Amino acid sequence: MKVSAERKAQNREAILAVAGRLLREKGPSGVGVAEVMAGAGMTHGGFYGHFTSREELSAVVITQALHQATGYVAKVVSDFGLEGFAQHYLERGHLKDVSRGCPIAATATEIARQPSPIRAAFAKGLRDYLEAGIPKGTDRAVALSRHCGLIGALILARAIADKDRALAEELLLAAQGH
Amino acid sequence: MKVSAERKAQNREAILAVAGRLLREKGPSGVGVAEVMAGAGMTHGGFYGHFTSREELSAVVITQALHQATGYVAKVVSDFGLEGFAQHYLERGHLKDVSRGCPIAATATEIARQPSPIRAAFAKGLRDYLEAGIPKGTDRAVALSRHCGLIGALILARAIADKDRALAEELLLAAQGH
DNA sequence: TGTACATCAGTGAACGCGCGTTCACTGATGTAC
DNA sequence: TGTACATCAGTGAACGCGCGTTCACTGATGTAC
Repeated sequence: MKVSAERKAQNREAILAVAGRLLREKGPSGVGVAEVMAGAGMTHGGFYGHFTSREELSAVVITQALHQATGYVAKVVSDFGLEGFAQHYLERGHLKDVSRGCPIAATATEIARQPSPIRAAFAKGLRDYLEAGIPKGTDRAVALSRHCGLIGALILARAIADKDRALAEELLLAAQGH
Repeated sequence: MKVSAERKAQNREAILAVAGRLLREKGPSGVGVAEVMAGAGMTHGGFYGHFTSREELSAVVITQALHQATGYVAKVVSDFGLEGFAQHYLERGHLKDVSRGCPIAATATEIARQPSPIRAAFAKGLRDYLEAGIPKGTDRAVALSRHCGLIGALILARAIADKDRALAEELLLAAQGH
């Protein structure tokens, strides 16, 4: 059952959308062919008409996710400055909404264990993200350190959110303020 | 081939030592029964004489790893203060020596996806670590935020270390200084 | 515009592989006498 | 101290399961005439 070229392009977008969600929820190794295809409304065999391998999909979806994040940080930093971004980034909603949240905080410790193309995609995406997150006129090292603190706080708060909520909130507040 | 009680205890320690290394190198889901047992010089079947499941081992080894880290942070912070600790923590050697380094920076984004006992072990261990990392007389929120920044910087630097070394070093330096 | 046919996107069974776990077995330990 | 035997730590084959990938097939698409 061949589908139209337009429909094929929609299917590819659906695959990437599901993969983007799974990447954030389950990490790079949680982006499974069968689950992605089922989520996009197809069966697993058709996957290889869109991508040559699971690894290729992972690299593409990481690039896409970090590109989205870069657009987000650029806009918020330009509108509200770095401290305004810190408030947005560490909002309580971001703690919970992993599936649409920051892909860096969702995947960072797993990246070093992924195959080389995935590490390359992440490194390029992270550089773009950080460059976009340095406001004009702000000291570069200060801004970079600030982003490390924000990402670190979100990662740690998420890790303990359902076991030590008090500490999780304390970390978010502390990193918002300093 | 039964072994002596003393030897059995040594075997358990060997299992935990190998598991601690694998936890840091490959993350919680990289601590595999067969690989742990092979590393400890045994075959996989004997594993269940020491632990009831892979999950139990993971929880035990996370508790142990975070306990070691807590001892480390307590000592360095008490000897050299929080800024002295920052220099130690973000030394270039720590970037490379994942297998004996900070278990928080090695595993944090994966913890939220682990079974409940593992999340509980991590939450307890992280709280102990952070409490031990607040020097007397230092503002609690400032110290917590500082640890988020250190851990975040190490995580990000490791993720990109072999693809964008310059940015990795820049992140370590930035987080050391601010 | 209509028809015949080549193309090819997606289906679903099948494959090899690694994983956690189970279990009958082995043979050294360590206890009872 | 020495002997007989119950205990049990570790062995290795086997299991079910989920995974990424392959492939013969289906049938709608879209092109050639």
